[in-house]
Amino acid sequence: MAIKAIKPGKAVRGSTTGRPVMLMLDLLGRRWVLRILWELRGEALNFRALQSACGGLSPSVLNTRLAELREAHLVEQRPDEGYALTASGRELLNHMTPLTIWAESWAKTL
Amino acid sequence: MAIKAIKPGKAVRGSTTGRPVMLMLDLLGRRWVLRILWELRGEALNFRALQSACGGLSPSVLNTRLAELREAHLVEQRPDEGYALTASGRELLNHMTPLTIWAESWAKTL
DNA sequence: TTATATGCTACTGATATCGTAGCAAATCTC
DNA sequence: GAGATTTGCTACGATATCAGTAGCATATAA
Repeated sequence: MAIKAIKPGKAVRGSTTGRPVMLMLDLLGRRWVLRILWELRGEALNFRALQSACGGLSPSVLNTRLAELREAHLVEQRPDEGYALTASGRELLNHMTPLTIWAESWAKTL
Repeated sequence: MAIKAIKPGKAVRGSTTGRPVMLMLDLLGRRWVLRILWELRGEALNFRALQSACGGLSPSVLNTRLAELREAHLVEQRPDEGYALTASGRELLNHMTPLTIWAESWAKTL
C-alpha cells in the first residue's frame, strides 16, 4: 500500500504546484487526520487508545494515517509512551484552536 | 444521493456526541472541502470556474460538496455571480490564514 | 505456562471519489 | 428564430479509500 509522500514541489491530489498550502490541504483533507491530531492534543496515546479515542476507526486506516503524519513530522512515536504530536504538530494544533472556538458559534446557526 | 446533514447534536462520522468541533472536523475532513473554501477566498466563482480552480475535480463531487457547504451555511449561491463564501465561511477562512503561514515553514522541514 | 496488552497486518464488503459523457435551460450570435 | 455556446448539473462505470472483523507476533505479567 503506497503512501503518498508529502513533499514541497511534489504534486498532490488536485494540485500540481506543490505549494505548501496545497500540501497542507491535501494532508489535512484526508479522512481522520484532523481528528487524530485533535485527539493527541493532550497526552501521548498508544495505538489502541488512539483508536478508541477516534471512535474505533479501523486499525488499517489509523496505521496509514499515522505513517503519513510521521512522514510529515507532525506525529512521532515515543518508546513506552505511544504516539504524540511533534513540535510542528503542536503548532498546527494551536493554530486550529481559533477554529474550534469559531465552530461553537457556527454550530448555533445550523 | 443522501447528503449527510451537519447539525449540532447529531452524530457524525467517527463521533456520536454532536459536539461542534466534531461537526467541523467531519465536514472539513471531507475531500476537497478545504480546497473549495480556499479557492473561494477571492471573488465568487461559477460552477465551472470553481471546478477548474480546483484542478478539475469531478462535477459530481463538486456538486455534493457545494450542497454540503450550502447546508452548513458556509457557501451560498448568488444569481449571476456564482458561488461565494457566506459571512460564516469567510470567518472560517480567516481563521485558516495562520495555518497557511504555518504551512510555509512546515513545508521547509519536509 | 498461560494470560493479557500492544502494534499491527490481512481480508472482505461498503462507500467515496474519479473521469467521462452528456442533457436541459439560459444566453449569446447571426 | 435557428444554431452555437455557456452553465449547472446528472448518470454511470471504474477505481480508490474506508469500515469492520479476525487474528498474528512480540512483549510483559501472573
